[in-house]
Amino acid sequence: MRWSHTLIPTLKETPAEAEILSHQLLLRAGLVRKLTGGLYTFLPLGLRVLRKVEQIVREEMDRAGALEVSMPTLQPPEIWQQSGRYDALADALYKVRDRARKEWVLGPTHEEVITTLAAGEINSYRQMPRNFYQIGVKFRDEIRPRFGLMRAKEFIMKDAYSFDATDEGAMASYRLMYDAYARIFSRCGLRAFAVEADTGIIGGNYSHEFMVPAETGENEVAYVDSASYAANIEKASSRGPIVPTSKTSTGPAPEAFPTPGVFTIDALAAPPHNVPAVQQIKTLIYLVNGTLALCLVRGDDQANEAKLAGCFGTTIFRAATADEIFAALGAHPGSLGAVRLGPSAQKLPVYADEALRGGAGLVTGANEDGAHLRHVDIDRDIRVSRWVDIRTVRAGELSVATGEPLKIQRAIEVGHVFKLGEKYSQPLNATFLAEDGQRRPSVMGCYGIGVTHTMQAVIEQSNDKDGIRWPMSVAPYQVLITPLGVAGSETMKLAEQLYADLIGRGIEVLLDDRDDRPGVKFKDADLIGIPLRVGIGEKSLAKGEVEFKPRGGALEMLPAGQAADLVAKRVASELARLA
RNA sequence: CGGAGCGUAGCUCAGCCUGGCUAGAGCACUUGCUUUGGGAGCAAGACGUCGCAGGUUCGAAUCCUGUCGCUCCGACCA
Repeated sequence: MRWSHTLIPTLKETPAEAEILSHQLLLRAGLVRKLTGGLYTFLPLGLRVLRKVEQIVREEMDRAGALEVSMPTLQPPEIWQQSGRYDALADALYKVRDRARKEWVLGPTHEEVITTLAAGEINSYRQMPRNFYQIGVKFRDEIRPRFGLMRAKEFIMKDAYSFDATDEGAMASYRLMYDAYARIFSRCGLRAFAVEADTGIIGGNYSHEFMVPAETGENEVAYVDSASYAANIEKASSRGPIVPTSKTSTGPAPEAFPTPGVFTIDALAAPPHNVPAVQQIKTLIYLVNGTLALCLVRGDDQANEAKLAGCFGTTIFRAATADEIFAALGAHPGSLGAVRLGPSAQKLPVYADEALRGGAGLVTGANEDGAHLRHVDIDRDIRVSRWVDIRTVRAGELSVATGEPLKIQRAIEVGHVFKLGEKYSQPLNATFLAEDGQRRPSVMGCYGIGVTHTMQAVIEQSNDKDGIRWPMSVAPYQVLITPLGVAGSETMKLAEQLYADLIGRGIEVLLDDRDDRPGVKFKDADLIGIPLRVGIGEKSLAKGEVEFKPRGGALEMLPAGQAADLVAKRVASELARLA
């Protein structure tokens, strides 16, 4: 491709809207342009990268035996009601109406559609295992689109769904995808690793996320150095907080003391009260299925919403409002506690975090604004319905399995594999006749890769101060030729010849035939990050040489006559390295 | 949705507080000349409903009200 014939609108200045580096580079290198918040047009260069990522995904899915299909984007809401996710996902679903005022949803994912297909077409254990995948646009009504392609209203995803006759089969299908994912990200030049994950709204009981370490990532991952444990912070557990909970009783019964104006853990920890956060009980009230639930964590701990969902058995819950809380407990947030609950709160469930087990001599709200209770011994004073793990782990805590200290790192999620079991096959009647003559729901798995996500993650991980450094496997072009001369010059003639020569060898070449100054061409070359660049200038050409400059590497001189050969070989070896 | 901020040329921004004269700069764009190894120089030029709608005023980019949009922090996610 000739630069002068395509559209590569590079930007010298950083657009104000782009917060993180990969988003800035996406815009500056002329890969995408924003239509409006969360919606992007892929320009020629960006589309080429996208297609390459897609192709790698496709090859590895095919290699793993998955079958490519294409499902409708527009879906009937009925199947969502049938699976029970219409309400669970309600806020994230784009809904549209047709001329008859009938409602449709724009698919954020396709479990319901594929399961409906399987219900009709897969009727025997002999037809399994099967794994169907597609690569296409998904819609999600994000509360706040941001970070370019990372959190968009519309994004491209590869989604796959496996159907098995047995649980063992489903595990094998899962493993196959897990391994395929590792290959996909490695081929994209990404350093990605798998972590145990929460299953959230998708459901199921076993799940891994593929993470790309990055400070700008939206996820936090807890891991140990031996790599024997890694989990999303939403899922991670430990042997407990570093500072143990006090278990020494300080009094025969809880005693109220005045704390006017104190409504936070920090305020109670400060003078004049000086109650350390580790000695406090934090009382959180959630509204779950129309009733309130009390959740207790230690004062210095953070409740973990994903774990709470597991505890409640539903993802549909929210923090109760101050009014709802006052009506039930007679006090406002900041003065709440689970000791001596009033009549209207007696029957509410109390979930207490394991870190509080056996705690004594603690302090909590008195359910009276401006007062707290001290000498609280949990076993004696609080009716705990259930002990649960609902706290967020912190760095330095010890791994449950190996006792190593946990480290925490931010990361970008690029893929997610789930073992679903019968969550969808059951309600959507995707049953089959087993070998033993029994009719059973098939055992499913689902597997997603954020393709646009992956593209941006590559940029986030592969760049320097001058711009992007594409891995050869996903680079928009493999080679950039930079002649430093105007049209009609010797350098331009040689550039044209090399261009034709490389194309003849099947290399993807971009020729910077613009009538621009060298500085402009060099800056743009670094910015768009084509892995290999051939520079043709008059000085070197006089010696019969051309410049060979890998992006981010050292400059070499090549005999002009052998340039095409050597460059083609280098492309091949780089590709082989990422195969 | 809660909190904060911003809407002035394609982009980055100044001007607003303290209302006033033809609304500015840099980059990008057009034309010409010069220049040609790391984002050139000179000259000429084009580009603005100052987000939108009301209001105050002799007079509004500037003050007030409303509204829309965007960005950031929080909750959500591939």
